[in-house]
Amino acid sequence: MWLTVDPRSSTPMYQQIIADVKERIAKDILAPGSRLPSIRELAVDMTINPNTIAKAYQELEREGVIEVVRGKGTFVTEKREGPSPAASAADLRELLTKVLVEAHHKGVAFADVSRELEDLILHWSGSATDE
Amino acid sequence: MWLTVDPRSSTPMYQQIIADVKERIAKDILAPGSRLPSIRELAVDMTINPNTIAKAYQELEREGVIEVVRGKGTFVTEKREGPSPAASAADLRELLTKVLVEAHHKGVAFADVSRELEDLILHWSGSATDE
DNA sequence: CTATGTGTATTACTCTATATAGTACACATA
DNA sequence: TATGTGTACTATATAGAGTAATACACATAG
Repeated sequence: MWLTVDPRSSTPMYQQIIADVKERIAKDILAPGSRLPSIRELAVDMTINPNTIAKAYQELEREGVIEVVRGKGTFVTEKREGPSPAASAADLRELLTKVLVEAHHKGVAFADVSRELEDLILHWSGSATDE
Repeated sequence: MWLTVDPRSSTPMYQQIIADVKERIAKDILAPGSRLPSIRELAVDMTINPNTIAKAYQELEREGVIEVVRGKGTFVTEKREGPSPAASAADLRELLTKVLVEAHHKGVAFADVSRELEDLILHWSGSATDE
């Protein structure tokens, strides 16, 4: 199965699809320019409604992650331009703050979070040097 | 105003309250043992329904973040026991993965994420050595 | 005991988001 | 022309969020 999703999760299925595709692209499992399964294909494969896939694809296109060619299919965007660097920094900071808050309430030392991040980066997409 | 929330956000208000309280505790702005505003107090202050506050407080108690004493009020839990360290590690890894995926699609280098995290830890709760 | 202030519980209602279902359209290409 | 793309639209069902109003159980200051 190309993609799986948990229908009983609290996070909507279309958002799970979005997150999954973005993660594969970030890990270079989905290379830029490569083609994604068609909406109907995926719908049959995942046994969910085509509209749900369409919603995910539309959001991904809106974010510039994929590109759509009418009548042909959807493809991973070749070249990306980063949004405003300032906005990126703010968003990143917000995400990392959430991580530290969660770590605190789980009793995980901040140093361990730092170590974990380093480790993740090191083994990203099977020891590939991303970014 | 003790707490503010965005009613038009896609994340529910009661979840915003939860996140805010947890962040303040993690940053030691809310010390263990200190009292939180009463449900009705906060409801008037924030001009939202008491049920919404109650829902947030109940979830925070379920997580062991705060403690409730009937007829007296709600207080920040004094001593915490970390959950299973294994589960914590897995959750942390998942959160950090999300961060890296977001960073990738924003065109932020992983090294910068690492630096940003170090910086956040360093200035956590106004240069206090947490954890 | 009484009054007041805690959190809790319950019921009813509205609104929005999610997901499904079915149909129709526009474009590309073999 | 037939088939496979994504898109658009309407209708329906379900779940979650939020409000509203009321009642209950407990603690404590008068």
